[in-house]
Amino acid sequence: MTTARARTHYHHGDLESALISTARRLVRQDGAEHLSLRQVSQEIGVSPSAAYHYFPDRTSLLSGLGFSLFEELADFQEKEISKIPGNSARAARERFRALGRTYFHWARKEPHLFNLMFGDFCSLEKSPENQREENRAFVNLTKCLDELYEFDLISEKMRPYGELLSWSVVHGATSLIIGGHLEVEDFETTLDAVQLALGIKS
Amino acid sequence: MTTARARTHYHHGDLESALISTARRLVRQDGAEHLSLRQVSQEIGVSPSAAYHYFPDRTSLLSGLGFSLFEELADFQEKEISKIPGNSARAARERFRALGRTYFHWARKEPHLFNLMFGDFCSLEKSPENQREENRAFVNLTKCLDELYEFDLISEKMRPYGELLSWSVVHGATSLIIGGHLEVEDFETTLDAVQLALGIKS
DNA sequence: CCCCTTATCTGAACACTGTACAGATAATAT
DNA sequence: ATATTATCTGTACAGTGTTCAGATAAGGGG
Repeated sequence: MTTARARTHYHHGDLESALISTARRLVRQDGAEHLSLRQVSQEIGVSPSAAYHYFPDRTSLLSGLGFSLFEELADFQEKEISKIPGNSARAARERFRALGRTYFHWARKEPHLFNLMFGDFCSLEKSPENQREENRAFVNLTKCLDELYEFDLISEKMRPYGELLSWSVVHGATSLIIGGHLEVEDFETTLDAVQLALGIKS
Repeated sequence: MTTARARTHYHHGDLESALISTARRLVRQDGAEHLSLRQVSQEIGVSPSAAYHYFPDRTSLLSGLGFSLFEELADFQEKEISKIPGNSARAARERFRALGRTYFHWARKEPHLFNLMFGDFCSLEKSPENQREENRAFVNLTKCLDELYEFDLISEKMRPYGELLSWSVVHGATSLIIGGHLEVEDFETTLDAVQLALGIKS
């Protein structure tokens, strides 16, 4: 039994998740590039080299955190979408909009975490296990688009472009707004644009 | 006369631009987060603290470089667009596509530089002077869309969404592809999507 | 021509970083 | 109770951003 044992000087008990969670807190505040392994270790109350038993280097901790954020975002999106029940065309359209809205809201709320997810740390070096996490958001998007197609809200001609267009617009607009390169009064305008772009009736 | 004088030990002669150009070279190779002020200084053959007469800190050098890249990108786009002359509807459409294509090609060719431009360094801290550089690409986009509108290739209903949609799609798709989160056979598909999204006839 | 002001760069220093490695410590298995 | 193994410490090294007092050169005015 090692569950209740913790911070008895030696043997923290649950260092790996402690590393990730305090890294999350620090990145959330100061951004990924200001994350210091030594500070993480110190805040946990552990030696600077202790982290190297769980992560080969600093960037591994960051990408480990980054991949966990993809799950977090997907959880958030699924939670919000589940608030819009029903099998109507209207509900399908609202779920689709909610998907984009939650993407933006999450990024708006946690810009540093959002930047970590899409910034050099979580790209090529995806372990095949983690590759799934990232796809969860994409799968939800596909499901949403399929639903729209069933309700005949999106044309056969536009359906193949659905994922590419909506993800690119939402991600692009979000990145540009978060980065301060684009100013928009309301993100609903962007959602209107996506809806019009795909020819989704409303 | 200080033009020809250089690397006579003291007084480099043109340190500021030397700093930016070697910073450009190093960022191009290794990415912005691996840029070391000391390495830049050493490669130029100057003391580590010499840079501090031109940039208050490391991030200032990076954002200085970053803003110069917006001009570089705009130059590249304008050069490519000027290769498509003519006042026809077809030419207008091709210019519009070329705008997106060059955006992607530039990012594909220089991913590290592209990431610098849109990553935390060139956002809020824009000096009012530099604010113009960034707008040049946007102005070109607006001109292109106006041209499409004159040729009646884009509807009155979609025109207001032109800039937001096309920039977001192109930037979003580019970022996701560069970052390894989205795979596409050919960027022309994305350009097709933009064209369809805005209802541009062809 | 020389001096003197001013911009430019050096050198040393400080606090900090990531990382490696030998050894200490505690949990676990025998 | 002992041996084995996973986990963590301590120390060390090279490299970083940044500061600041002083050295060096350039340019202007007598």
